[in-house]
Amino acid sequence: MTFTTDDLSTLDNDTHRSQQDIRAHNQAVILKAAEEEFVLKSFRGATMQGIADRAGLPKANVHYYFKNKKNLYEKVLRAIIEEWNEGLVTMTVDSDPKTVIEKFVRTKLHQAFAHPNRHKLFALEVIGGAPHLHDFMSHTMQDWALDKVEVMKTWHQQGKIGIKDPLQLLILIWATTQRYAEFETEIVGLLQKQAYEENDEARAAEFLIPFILRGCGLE
Amino acid sequence: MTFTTDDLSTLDNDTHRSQQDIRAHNQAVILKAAEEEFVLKSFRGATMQGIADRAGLPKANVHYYFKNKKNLYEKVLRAIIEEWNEGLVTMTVDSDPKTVIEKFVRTKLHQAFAHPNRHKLFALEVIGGAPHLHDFMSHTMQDWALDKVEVMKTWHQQGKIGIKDPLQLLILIWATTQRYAEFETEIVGLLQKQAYEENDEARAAEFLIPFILRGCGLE
DNA sequence: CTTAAAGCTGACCAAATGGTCAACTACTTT
DNA sequence: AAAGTAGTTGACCATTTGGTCAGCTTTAAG
Repeated sequence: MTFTTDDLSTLDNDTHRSQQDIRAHNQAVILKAAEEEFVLKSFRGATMQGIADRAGLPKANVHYYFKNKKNLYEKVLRAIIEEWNEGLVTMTVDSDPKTVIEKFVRTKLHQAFAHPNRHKLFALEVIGGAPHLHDFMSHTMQDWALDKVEVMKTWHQQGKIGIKDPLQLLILIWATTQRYAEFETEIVGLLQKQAYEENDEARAAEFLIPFILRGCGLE
Repeated sequence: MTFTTDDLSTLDNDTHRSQQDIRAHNQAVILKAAEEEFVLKSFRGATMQGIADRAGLPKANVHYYFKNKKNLYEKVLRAIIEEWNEGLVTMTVDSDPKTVIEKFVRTKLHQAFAHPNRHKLFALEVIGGAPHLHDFMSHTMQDWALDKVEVMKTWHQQGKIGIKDPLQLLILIWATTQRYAEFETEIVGLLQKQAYEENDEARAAEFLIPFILRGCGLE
């Protein structure tokens, strides 16, 4: 992918634009529109017309950039996987558990608040049986997870952490951080707000990090 | 609702059945089929034909029992809300935090393993903005949650619990327990199994309960 | 046994929707 | 400036699908 969904505001009006810019810009606009539409309506419920409207383009123009709906959907998913890879924390038997776990939680939490739609889409996929993410789930993610589980088991043998079953801890950290993205609707309601505000990420971190460290028998 | 999705195996073959039995049985079979189809394909992706096939009935027969797709979907959602109400734990300022929290986690976890599809469907709804659950989310659930938050704040003032921000704790408990249902696909993969086995619920409980109690500064 | 009501279903229809295409405009290159 | 390439778009089509209905069979009531 040579384009990005960031910074859609550049070059969006009537000055002459190079074709490269047009391409990058339109693809980014369409991807963003598609992400929103897919989250709200799920794969089958999202319509190409709806995506086109959201992007402010005629439907045929969307098809000019993306062969078909499935292709567009997979391009959206790719951005999710790329973000996932950015959240990887180096963790070896020699690392300090407290430092690593804190950083891991903080990074994941930050991603959740920064890109809620991506997390929602990922969750939609997994709930529906992950038909489009099968390779990723059963290789990339699983290899990474099981490797980290081994590291944490060693930590436990070394008495550095009070967790016998680190896979469960990994599941817990993913669950608690991603939750703020996936269940945005519910949580915003419980916070009695219309949308997340500046400090909600910090408030979550302030609770989660000490809670998890305590749970691990650290600090 | 006078019918239930439990015990579909009664009366399912060729002996003469009363019309009442037929009604209850077919409605239950259809609801179960619909639940599966909606989880796998989401509202729009699920087809009445697909539900009919799964139920082993002609499509027109499904429409005989349920006016339309939306109506069927709402009936499925109702079962979810009913189950949610069963998970309510009594919690007052005089309760013992450790006992209450442990029971709450255990109940929620058990529901997650017992009815994963319902939790998945609930999650699908919330992720998509909860269009069909708006009343439930902004009244029933929110009232209950905010009431419990007040109780837990009192606990904190009384020095019975080390949690300043109990709303976050509630979110964490929901996230960690429901996760085993919603992300079944992922977790089963990480466990390197084809499906959950007998002891997986116990394994999760054995990790989660002490972890959460420790996080709360209890035990 | 007769009549009424409930349950069942193949065939059908209208609307929604993914995708195509030919004709057009705008940019780029030589 | 001419030719070529990329971008744009309204109109159109084939398929899918929710929903209807008339006529049928089975159960219940009198």
